[in-house]
Amino acid sequence: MHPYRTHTCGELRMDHVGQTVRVSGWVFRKRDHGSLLFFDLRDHYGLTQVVVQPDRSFFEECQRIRSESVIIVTGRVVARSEETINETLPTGRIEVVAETLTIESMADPLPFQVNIDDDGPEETRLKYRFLDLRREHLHKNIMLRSQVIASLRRRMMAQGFTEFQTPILTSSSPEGARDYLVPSRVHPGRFYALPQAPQQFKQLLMVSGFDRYFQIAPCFRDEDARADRSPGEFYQLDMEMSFVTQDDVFAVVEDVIHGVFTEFSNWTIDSTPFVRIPYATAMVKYGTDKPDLRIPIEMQDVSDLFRASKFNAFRGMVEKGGVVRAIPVKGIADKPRSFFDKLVEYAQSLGSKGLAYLVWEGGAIKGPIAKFLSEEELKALAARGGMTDGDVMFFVSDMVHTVNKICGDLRTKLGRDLDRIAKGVYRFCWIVDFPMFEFDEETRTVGFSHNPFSMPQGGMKALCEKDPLEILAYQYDIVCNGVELSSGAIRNHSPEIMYKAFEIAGYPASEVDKRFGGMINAFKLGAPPHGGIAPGVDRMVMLLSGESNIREVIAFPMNQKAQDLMMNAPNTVTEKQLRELHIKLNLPKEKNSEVRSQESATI
RNA sequence: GGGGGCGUAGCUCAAUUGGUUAGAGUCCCAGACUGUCGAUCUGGUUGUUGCGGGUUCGAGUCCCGUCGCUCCCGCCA
Repeated sequence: MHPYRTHTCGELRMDHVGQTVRVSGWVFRKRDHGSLLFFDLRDHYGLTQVVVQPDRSFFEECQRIRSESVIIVTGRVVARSEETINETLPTGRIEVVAETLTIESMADPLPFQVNIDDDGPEETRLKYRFLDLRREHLHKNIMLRSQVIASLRRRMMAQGFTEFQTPILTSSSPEGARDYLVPSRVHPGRFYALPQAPQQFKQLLMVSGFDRYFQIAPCFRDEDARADRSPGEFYQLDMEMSFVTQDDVFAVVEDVIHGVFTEFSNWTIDSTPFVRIPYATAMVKYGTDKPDLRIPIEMQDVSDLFRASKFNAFRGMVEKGGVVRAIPVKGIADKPRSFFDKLVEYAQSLGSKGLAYLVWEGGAIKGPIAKFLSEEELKALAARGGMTDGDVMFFVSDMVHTVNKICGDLRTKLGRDLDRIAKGVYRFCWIVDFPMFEFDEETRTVGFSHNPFSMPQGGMKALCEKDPLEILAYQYDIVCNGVELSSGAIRNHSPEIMYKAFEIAGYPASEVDKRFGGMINAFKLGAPPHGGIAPGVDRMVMLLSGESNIREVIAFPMNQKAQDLMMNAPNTVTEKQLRELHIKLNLPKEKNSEVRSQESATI
């Protein structure tokens, strides 16, 4: 007989009755009747009830076994009597009567209960991650993650993509996020950087003629965390294709994403092709470039209707170059005054000067600003928003950037507070036509708005002839339920166009050569038109599992401050290690002595 | 770097306008119990109320500072 098990804890059924089997696992629950004792034995596959009779030599020892100890049980599979069948367990019609029992690993009292999915303090859960991972909830998420990744691989390969590995130790790229640096021992004073994404490598693979690349790629960025953004590292389904248009990329991604979401969820999923929304439209209608389409509220620009109105605050803003945005909401005219007051307060907390609104009620139009507007203006507003009795239209006016931010937040809040977010659906969209350049208010200069490697729409002609701020790029995002899954682009594979684009952004050709010499050189030796995208794997699993925190879909996540509380990373290193790397520390002053003593205790 | 929220037993939480010795469930320990399946019953241990200071006759409660976690802004080509 196998030393540990002949069957798993999820395996035994009525067919096995009469067999002598061996099962191993963790003690999930113990029910001690004094002269009879039950264990629920758990492993990855399920739960099996073990019965220990009082005449067994190991009976008393069993009474002392704590939860989560690992035991090995050999015994007979017995059918349970009719009244003791547990229908809630797949193995609930049988039990194993222990003949021998070995405590393989006795567990100390636990920092939190594994058999209760109540989540304890996150700090403790992270420190004892292996315990948390035993719990059904996390265990299931991590299994889902693995299955999703396997499915992504299958689907990519089915579409003719080849999986590659690219370097982890590479060079620092001057654009983008902060890099994680790794000092070189062999080259004093020089550093590798961990890749923020395999961007240049995948483009070089296209230049190498591999045609279709993909990778479940680890990406490293030293930026602060969010609920949906793991600090330090995350994974992307990175892909790149040669000789493709934007639509070709969309078709591939739609097939993979729609397929995966259909495979792992029974929610309703938008049919392909996913709706495409130009960036400029998205900013007006939703106030953001990652709209949650589950919320049935679409905003409108109504600046023109206030340009000549008697409402001075708005008219003045429009004259100054600002905008007025309307948020029409159906059927909330009967909300109490406090609802509106609170919303006004919320808008102000977002930085809005106020929140005007009109209420269509009982055939009349009421609200704080109604008296400033002519009948024609009110009629025009009603027509724009399709307002009928019971509807309310909110107005925000400011410079366009501020209006977008405030309206985007308000729309989401209204959707949530009014419970208007459609349930059980995944709503996808593509945001397309991102601007190639943007004006940086701080530096008063024109810079790249997203990826400097994107192909400008209209190519060299557009760069030479158009106002840079008018030029669009073949740059796109895919968004699901308000979560940005990914950015991608058709790349700029022409050295001339790239030099020109960088010139507009204020970088001379020499600078481009210095920073991206490798890639530019490659493009000078025969580069195919190519493009790609890199949907975030962690975020996909998050959406599929319904988690609102990305740590719930990562086996060993770091906390918000980018620490691994279980492995105690980052940590100090020895003098010798530093010496070999030619590194001398120049640390900031410690805040207090308590921190110092804690740190020295961990070394 | 900035703002919000939280911090009471190992865990989940309670404690009246500031008022006696800070409670309950769970875990743990001991005892009882032959059909449980969140076993049950009896008893017991567990506290620098995150830390420091202040106001007060009296602080878990109010004030200030600080630390930790978390959410958001900045940041994330």
